[in-house]
Amino acid sequence: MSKDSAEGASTRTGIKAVAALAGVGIASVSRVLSGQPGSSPQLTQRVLDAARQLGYAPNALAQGLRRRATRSIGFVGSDITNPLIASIVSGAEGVLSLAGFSVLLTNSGGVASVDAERIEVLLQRQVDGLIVLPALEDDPATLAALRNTKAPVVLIDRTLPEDIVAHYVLSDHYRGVGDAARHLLASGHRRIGLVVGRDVRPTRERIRAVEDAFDGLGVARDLLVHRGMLSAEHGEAALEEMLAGDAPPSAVILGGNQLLEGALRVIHRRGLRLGIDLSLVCCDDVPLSRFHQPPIATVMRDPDLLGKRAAELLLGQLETPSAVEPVCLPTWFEPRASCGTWSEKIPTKTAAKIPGTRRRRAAASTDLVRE
Amino acid sequence: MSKDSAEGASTRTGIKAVAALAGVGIASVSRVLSGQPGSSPQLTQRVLDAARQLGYAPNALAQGLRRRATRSIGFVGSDITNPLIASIVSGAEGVLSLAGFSVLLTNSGGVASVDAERIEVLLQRQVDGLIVLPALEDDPATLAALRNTKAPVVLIDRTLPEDIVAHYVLSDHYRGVGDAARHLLASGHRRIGLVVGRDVRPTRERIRAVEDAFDGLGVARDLLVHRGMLSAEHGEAALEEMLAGDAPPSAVILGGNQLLEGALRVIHRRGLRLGIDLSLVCCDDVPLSRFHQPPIATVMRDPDLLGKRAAELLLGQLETPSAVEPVCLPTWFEPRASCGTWSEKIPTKTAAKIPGTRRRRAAASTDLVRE
DNA sequence: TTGAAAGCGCTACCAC
DNA sequence: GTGGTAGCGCTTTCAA
Repeated sequence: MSKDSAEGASTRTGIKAVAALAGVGIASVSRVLSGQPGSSPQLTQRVLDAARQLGYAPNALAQGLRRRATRSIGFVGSDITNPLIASIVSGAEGVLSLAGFSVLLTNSGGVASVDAERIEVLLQRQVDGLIVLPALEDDPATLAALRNTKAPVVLIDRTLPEDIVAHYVLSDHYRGVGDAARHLLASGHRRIGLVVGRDVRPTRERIRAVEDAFDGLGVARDLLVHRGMLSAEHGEAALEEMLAGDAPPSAVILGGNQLLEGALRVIHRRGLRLGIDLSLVCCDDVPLSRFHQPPIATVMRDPDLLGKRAAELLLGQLETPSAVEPVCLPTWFEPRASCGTWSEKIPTKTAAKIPGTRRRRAAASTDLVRE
Repeated sequence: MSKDSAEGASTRTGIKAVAALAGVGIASVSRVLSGQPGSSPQLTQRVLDAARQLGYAPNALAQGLRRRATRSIGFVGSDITNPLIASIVSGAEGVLSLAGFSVLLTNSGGVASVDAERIEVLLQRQVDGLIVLPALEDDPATLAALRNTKAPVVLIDRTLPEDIVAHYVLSDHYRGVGDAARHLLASGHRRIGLVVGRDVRPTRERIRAVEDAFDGLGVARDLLVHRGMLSAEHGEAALEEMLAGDAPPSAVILGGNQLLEGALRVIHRRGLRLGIDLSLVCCDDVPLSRFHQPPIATVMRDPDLLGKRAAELLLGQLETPSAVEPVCLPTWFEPRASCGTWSEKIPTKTAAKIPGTRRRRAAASTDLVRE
């Protein structure tokens, strides 16, 4: 038993030190500092004074243990180094920290087994909820880990088997990529290359979108799909391979922003003129892509919003659990010179980055003219 | 008192459920699962079986409370959306998670008061250590928060007053920017613009580096320093202002990667030819900057390594606290066409991104020829 | 080698 | 209104 009958000021500033200094019971301190009603003004003041005097801050571990809630959430993503993911995390963190939640961040490096392991660690840490961007949609270990918890889970851009209880924030890839494909087809392209990642929702949606674009315009499907990692290396290899084939596509859609750097290496190496020798569309914005010569046409979305919505959804579930429809956020095609005879100038106004402006969808697919 | 004398299997799988199922004492379970020696093989096996059978995972909150260590660290940065910061976080997270630590991530948005508040939150959560990139080096609230803890603190690219016990991982901005400035001066530039952020170490080092470059080459100091936020908006405003002046600089160094986008807006808007009408050097890499026409000369560093070193330093302190010299990591100037008569081609090989290659310093400043 | 029991710092229940 | 006190799930003496 510690020397508790003493003045208490020397103790490692816990709640009982405050109680001792204020000359009140430990429970009263807790009540006052937790903002619970039912304490006299005097007592409240005494507690507050003592707490301030001691520089007391409650131990969140003990609170969490007792309350069975930590006000922390876990985020597991593949790679925060990808600006897309970074924006999602940033959006989520903003909402969560405003709500008094902390974020435990984890990178899986896109390895499914790591996803599973990290989810488990976060659950051990008693996070109140999880935002996950798993590498795969059907990894048994990941699914098991997810099934293993009562904490609400929000998935971003992934759909899981029905038996998993989870909530979804998705992107309408179908729309943006479809618009892009229609633009290309309407510009006269007849053979389109599509570089995609593993078999997850965005990949499936993008393929479907391009296929439907062919069908919708009555053009014979001629789609080269290249699957692999969404890395610069794979972008380089994929494009190289496509172009080296017998009948290379005249237009390529990159289903991931990391692919762009690799693709550009190929393009510069081969001395291809984008928009003339080859049309290129990238999915998801990359910082300087609009300053490239020519600017890179892009299927845009608002990743920050994705993170925000995921966080809001999660907070909502913590408040009142309920079945919720998946949230699906817009995606829009921004035609730029890399995809053909498009004369858009390089942006010169700050306005180009103002959120409100960004959200609008390009009217591209409607005001096209067949060549 | 809960119904504890029963079989226990129905209890919310805590350590006592495992003990009950294994038919052993609670302490033995703890010992076995914590990997402590001194348990008979049979007992060990029984505990392991029971734990597996129940899918038991220890509650990290309770462990932390008891052990007075959480195996978690807090990271407070300005904005994870900045690829530089994202890489630092990523590097740190990699090292930490390998060591069994979790990362609590926080964004301050570059607001000093938020820094302080977030540090406090993390300390309440009993993180074992802190990696901080504060907005300011002399914010009283931040300093107070930092002084307030016994947990080791590692600062990245900042130096604090001596009375704060902290460890440092710094970048040798002086070298890289100095090389850049010498390159510019040797190329004939006589008036150099420098856009920097607030008065923190990188800013001071960069200014000093350029000044010393002037002095070292015996050129009369003609340096235009523009201070502000390191944002695209400020990059745009700063460059615009510099160019609008009576005697605009012929070369500009951007002391922050976020400035580049803004600067490029000005440059494209004005139709300036980089490397001819204006020479430009950016500090810290931006994804596509080497694919820009012309490629953007850059003062490089390895931000991932910065994060790794910070994490390693922190882990070291947790193991054995000790006074440690600040770590200072290299920075190197990569001249590219944006800074003048330089004929470097756009990279065509994947090799351009291989770490080993990156680390070497450009020999730029030595093999220059006065014009 | 093993287990009982004392707390880690806090909240919430209950009696005053 | 206020203050004891039980106990969140765990680790760690200490005795057996």
